[in-house]
Amino acid sequence: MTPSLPDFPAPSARDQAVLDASRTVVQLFLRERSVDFSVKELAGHTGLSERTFYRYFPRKEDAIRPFVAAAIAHVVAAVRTAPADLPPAEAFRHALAGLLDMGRSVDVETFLTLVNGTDRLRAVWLQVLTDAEEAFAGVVAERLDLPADSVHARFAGAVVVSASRLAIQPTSIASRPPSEVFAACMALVGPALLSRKE
Amino acid sequence: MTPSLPDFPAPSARDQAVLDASRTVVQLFLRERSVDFSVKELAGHTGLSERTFYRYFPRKEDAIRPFVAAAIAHVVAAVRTAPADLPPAEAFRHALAGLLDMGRSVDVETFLTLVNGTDRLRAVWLQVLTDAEEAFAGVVAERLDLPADSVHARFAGAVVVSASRLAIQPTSIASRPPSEVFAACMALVGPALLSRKE
DNA sequence: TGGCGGATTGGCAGAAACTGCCACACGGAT
DNA sequence: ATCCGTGTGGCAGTTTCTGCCAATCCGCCA
Repeated sequence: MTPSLPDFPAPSARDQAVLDASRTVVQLFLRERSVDFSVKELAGHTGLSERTFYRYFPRKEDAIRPFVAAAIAHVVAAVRTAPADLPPAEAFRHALAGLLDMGRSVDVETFLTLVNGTDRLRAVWLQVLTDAEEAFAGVVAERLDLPADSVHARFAGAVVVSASRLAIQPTSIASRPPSEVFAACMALVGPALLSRKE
Repeated sequence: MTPSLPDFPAPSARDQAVLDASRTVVQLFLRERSVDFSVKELAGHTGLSERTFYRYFPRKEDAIRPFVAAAIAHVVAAVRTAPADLPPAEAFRHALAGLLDMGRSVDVETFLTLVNGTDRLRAVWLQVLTDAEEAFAGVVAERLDLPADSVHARFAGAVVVSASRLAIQPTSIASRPPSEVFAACMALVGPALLSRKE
C-alpha cells in the first residue's frame, strides 16, 4: 500500500537525517555562541563525512536552512489548522507567538543575533523568509478563497512575512513584545488585504 | 575647506571605481546571458587584479551589489524630490516606472532572470532589497513626518519593497505592466499606512 | 538464503573561492 | 627629498566546493 499522497511527499529518512544534522549545527552555534566553524568541524559534530555534508547542504551556510524552514512550516501548519472564524491576522499572530514561546528550547534571540551578524547566514535567512512568503500566500489564499498565485495572495504573504520579520527584530523586541508589534503592523494595513469579502 | 558634509560622504574615487567595476560585470553578464564566470575571468574583464577584485567585492557574487544599490538609490532620490503634494504611493510608482524605462539601457528583465536563476546572486539581490527597506522607510518617514526608525515607517518601507518586488516579477509582468501591479498592491493596503494623518 | 538494483556514502584529487602577508607605486604634505 | 597614508599586485596557503569512483546499505524478489 501507499500510505501517503503522492504529491505530498512523506518525509523520507534522508530528509529526516538532513533535518537532524541541521538541528545539530544550530545547537552547536547556540552552545558556543559562535558560527565560526569550518566544514570539517561541522561535519565532525554532525557525525557526517565532509563529502556527505556537502550533499546535504549545497553550501556550508545552508546547514541552518532546514531547521529554519521546519520552524516556518510549523507556523504555516498552525495557521492552517486554526479555527476558520479566526481572522487571518489573528491566526498568524497566535502561531507566531507560539513559535517564540517554543523559543525556550532554542534561544531564538541569540540565534537571530548570530544569524544577522554574519552576512552568509543572513543571506540564507532572507532566502528562507522569501520562500515562506509563498507558503503564507498559500494559506491566506485558502482562507480568503483566492487563487494562490494571485497578486493579492502573494502580496499578502509578503506583507505578513515583513510584519513577522519586523516583530522579531531586536530593536523592536526591546520596545514591546513581538506579537504586539505584529498586531500593530496588521492594524496599519487595514482590512482590505486580509479579510474575506462577503 | 571641507567641501562636503562629514556625515554625507562624497563618493570617493574608489567608490566610483567599485561602481564602474560592478557595472562592467553586470554588462558582461547581460552580454553573455550567463553568470558563469570565474573570479579570474571577472577580474580580467574589469581590468582588476584578482586580489583587488576581492578588495572591492568581499565575495564574488557581491560584484552586482553596487550596481543594484545605485539603481535603488536612484529611486529613493526620485521619490525624495517628487512634489510634496503627491501621495507617497504615487511617488514610488512613478519612480519605479522611471527606473524600468531606464531599463532600455540595461535589460532589466534578463538581468532579473539571470539573478533569480542563481542562488548566490538571488541571495545578494534579496540582501540589497532588504537594505532598501531602510532607505524607503527613511523617505516615507520624511513624507509622513514620522521617526525613521518607528515601526510604522519601517513596516511601510518593507511593504513598498514587497510591492515593488512583486511588480517586477516575471509572472506578474506577463499579466500586466509593473506599475499597475504596484498600484494594485498599494490599493490593497489601504490609506492608513501611507497617508499623512492631519 | 542469496543475489540484484537503486540509492547513499566516503575518500580522494583537483578546481575554485577566499585570506594573509609583504613589497611596491602613487600622491599629497612637510 | 622624505615621509606617510592609501591603494595595488603578486604569491603562498587555507578553506570551500565538485567530480569521480569504489564500497556499502537496504528493500525486494527469486
